[in-house]
Amino acid sequence: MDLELVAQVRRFNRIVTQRVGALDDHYLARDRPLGEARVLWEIGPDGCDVRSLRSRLDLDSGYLSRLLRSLEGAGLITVEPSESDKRVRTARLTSAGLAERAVLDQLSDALALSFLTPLDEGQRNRLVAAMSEVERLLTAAMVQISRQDPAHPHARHCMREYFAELDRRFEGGFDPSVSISADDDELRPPAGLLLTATLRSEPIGCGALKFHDDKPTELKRMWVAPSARGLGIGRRILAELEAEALRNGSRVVRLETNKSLTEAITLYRSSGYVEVDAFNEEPHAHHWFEKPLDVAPR
Amino acid sequence: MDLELVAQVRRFNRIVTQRVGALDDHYLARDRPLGEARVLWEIGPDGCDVRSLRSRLDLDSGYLSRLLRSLEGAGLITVEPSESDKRVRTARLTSAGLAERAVLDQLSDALALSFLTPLDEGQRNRLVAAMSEVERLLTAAMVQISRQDPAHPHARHCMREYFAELDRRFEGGFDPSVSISADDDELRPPAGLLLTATLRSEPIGCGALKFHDDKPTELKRMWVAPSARGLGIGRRILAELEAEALRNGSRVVRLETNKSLTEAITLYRSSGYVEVDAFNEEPHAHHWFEKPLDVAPR
DNA sequence: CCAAACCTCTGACTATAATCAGAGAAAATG
DNA sequence: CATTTTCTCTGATTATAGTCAGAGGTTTGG
Repeated sequence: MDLELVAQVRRFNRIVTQRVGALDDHYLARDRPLGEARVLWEIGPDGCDVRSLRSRLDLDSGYLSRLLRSLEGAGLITVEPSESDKRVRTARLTSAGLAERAVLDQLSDALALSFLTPLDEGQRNRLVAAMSEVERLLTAAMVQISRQDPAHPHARHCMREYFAELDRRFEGGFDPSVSISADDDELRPPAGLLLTATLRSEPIGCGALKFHDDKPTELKRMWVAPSARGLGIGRRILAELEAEALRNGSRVVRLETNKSLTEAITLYRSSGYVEVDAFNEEPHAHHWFEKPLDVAPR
Repeated sequence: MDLELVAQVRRFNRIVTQRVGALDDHYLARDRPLGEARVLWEIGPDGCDVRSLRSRLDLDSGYLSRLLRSLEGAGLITVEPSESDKRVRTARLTSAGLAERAVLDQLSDALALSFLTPLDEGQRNRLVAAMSEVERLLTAAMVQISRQDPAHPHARHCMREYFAELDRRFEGGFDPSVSISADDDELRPPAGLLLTATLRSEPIGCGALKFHDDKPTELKRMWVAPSARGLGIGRRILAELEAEALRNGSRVVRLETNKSLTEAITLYRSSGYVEVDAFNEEPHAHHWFEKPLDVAPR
């Protein structure tokens, strides 16, 4: 990789940890232990289960418990057993806690303003545009794509969302029972495989392959969560699936799709897929695509 | 200010403290106290005075002293009295320390690469361009402009650099003795005033006014360090000087300049200054400019 | 040459962050 | 229904971060 790119990223990291990181902690702390302030903030106005606090802030359970006791002692939060699962406890802000959080909110605004006020209007707009770009691309870079068992909750979640979206978008809805199957076992090695994309441990996309020995490999279940679109994740999933297919000895990948899925069709076309005659009787499909894998992979 | 701008800056702050800040610390630490790692890094390959370590890392003298003892005990640095001033001590990396710092260097590269590798080439280039923009504009926002006594080391430094630059750029060089005076007392209230711009406590620019009762105020000594150009600092100094002049009751500001100072001339023109006939006999000047202050200040 | 300012260090101390083992209650599993 | 797993908590303990006062040597400025 170009050394100059790495050097620029490092300059950025440096100034940003100095300027944003250090100040952010300082503003958030305001004569309270930083850990407590973070917890107070993370609980949020609607309350939050202790276990999700633990995973989001990545804290030791004993440590978090003590922080919660301290905040409780200060009258800023209450902690009560959850209704659905009595092992889980839920932390909620008291009115004093809400007031305290509002102060933190204002301090965060003040920090943001301290970046903007010294600049003139043109500079401000350029800064904000560049920040937005950095935010988007850093987010994209945080997305991890990995193999997943079809029965895993992440996989189930993606399938559910995928079917729901198809049902919303297809004329006349989507009926899985008349569609070509892709059961769990068909998406598990050796019959096939499933990839999921996750962002901060949340599932945000998937894609699967069904192998057919020497016949073309089928591509199924390509989906990216609406909140994560425009980050190039679909393209990454597609590329990884093709790489997996190649590794499995496939020479050709093919797929069918519905005319309403325009972004997907654009993606396939721009990734080297060419439209071919219908190769199956999928009732929801309008287009069939195929890509030979041995030509220069991109 | 536009709330949407503030919100975007906050989103940026959030992701960047999470992603860059936390990981940066983690990479830097590698089973050593973070404070020690920072000191080790900051000492650099050429060594560093203890006092400048203290100011750059903003550490308590006792605390830093202990960190240095610890690094010394680990055989990573040596600390010896400085030659010029025996109160000051200078820390230097041993060969083991240099090796350790090289490891930190590689880890920083690895962190930067972890942002880049998941992206495709177009995304990479956009990320790096946006990072560069953010870096520049955050730097610009860190610049502080304030009144300064002409005898202060910062002011002296700027003047020295300013004269040196004029001498380099003017045809036939610059001779202060034949130039119109601007001695310390002329740039101190009530006769005038001096502003300096600083970035991380380092002087990087200046500008001054000489008041003449009801006659136009003179603008002198506008200079920005080459390393800090293109950040809009000259324009900010100019605007602050005009505000000061207005506060002092001035209605008009005027200045003379040399034809070789093209960026300055562009700045004056775009800030509402109009060229007028020579109003003094400054031998180095080719252009004379004037701006009425009571018309809408920008 | 003397007083003031400066630089670094040590000692003594406090607060915060973090880890680990295990207890007790509740839910999931088979 | 017995077993395992999950979730939160307490107790015990350690590491790290940070502060403050003052000692002892060095330089600066009048």
